[in-house]
Amino acid sequence: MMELFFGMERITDHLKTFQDKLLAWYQAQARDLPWRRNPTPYHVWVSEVMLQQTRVETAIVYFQRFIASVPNIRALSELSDDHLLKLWQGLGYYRRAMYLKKAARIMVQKYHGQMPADYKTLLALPGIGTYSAGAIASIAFGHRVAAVDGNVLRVMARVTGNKNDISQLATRKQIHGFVEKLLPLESIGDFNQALMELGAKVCLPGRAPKCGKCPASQFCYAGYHKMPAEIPVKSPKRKRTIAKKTVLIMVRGQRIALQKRKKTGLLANLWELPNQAGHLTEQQCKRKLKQWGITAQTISAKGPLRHVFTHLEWRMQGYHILVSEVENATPWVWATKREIDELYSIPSAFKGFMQG
DNA sequence: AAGCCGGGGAA
DNA sequence: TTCCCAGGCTT
Repeated sequence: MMELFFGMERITDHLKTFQDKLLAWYQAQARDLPWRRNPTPYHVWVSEVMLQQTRVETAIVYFQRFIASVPNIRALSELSDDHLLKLWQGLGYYRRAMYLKKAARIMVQKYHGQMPADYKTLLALPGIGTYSAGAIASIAFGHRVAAVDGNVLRVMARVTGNKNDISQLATRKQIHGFVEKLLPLESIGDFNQALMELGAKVCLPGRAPKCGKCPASQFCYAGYHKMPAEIPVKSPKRKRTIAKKTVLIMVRGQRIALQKRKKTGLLANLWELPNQAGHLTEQQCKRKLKQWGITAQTISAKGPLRHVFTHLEWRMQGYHILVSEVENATPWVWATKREIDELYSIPSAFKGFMQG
């Protein structure tokens, strides 16, 4: 009985109030973010790609540095992969950077170096899915389309009392369809951002939501029933596998050995310290060096260190090796600190071995 | 539909 | 530890 007074019917019956409450709250509460200062299509695009599965606080510094050194689409289309990945170093999901450049080249070739404005054309570009296409079309161009991210899924599931599994595509489509019906005729970008901002600042995951501060509390099913922790429903995650590795920090004078990773798969195209599968003992390590024709002045164990990915964990035994002599050409580049700072993008997994 | 693809902050 | 983040692509 009471349920009829919350959730979808409540919102559609008082849609104008819902929109106004949300927009007013956003006007008052919106964070001052660098991509909101001058929201050109290029700025919005770069920010949205950086923000995929990435927290706002993390993306801010990357965004500022990226825009400063790659100011427009044409510059991006001409950037070398190594410089591009260097700008992305530490941000993760490095394919995003490659898609960004690939899309920039398409824009130069097909769209006179301009961002396309409509949802469907955006959606066809690499690295732009349903969320990002909606975000760019609405925020940068004012088009009347939804932008449903993880925040919006949580907010809308709670407000409407949707207890279906939000990791299911069908549930996402259901919520996406409902948000489309809620879009105002103007300020679409602000409305979409208001829903996301609400999820990020008020309607927090788990038991943490601040329902007392929520501009939509008068509509909210989960808030009314005091069950925000029960919604949304999400199926459990898969477990991680563990891989042992031996990492070699080979130092020759002022230089350190690096190698480039494969072009596909995990950490594609990034640079790394030479490493081997399994944990080698110091003796096995020395034998390996001998095979390679390398004479070590000193060798000392470092670590072990752990690095956790989403569904993989590396357990790394490190060996710091002062190289005194090399018999033949090595398969690695010997990079100076300066070169590493400027050109070689090294994943965070190796950070603990790179100091000193 | 399920798996792959990073890294970090917070509970 | 687990969860989740302004997700997208491949199989």
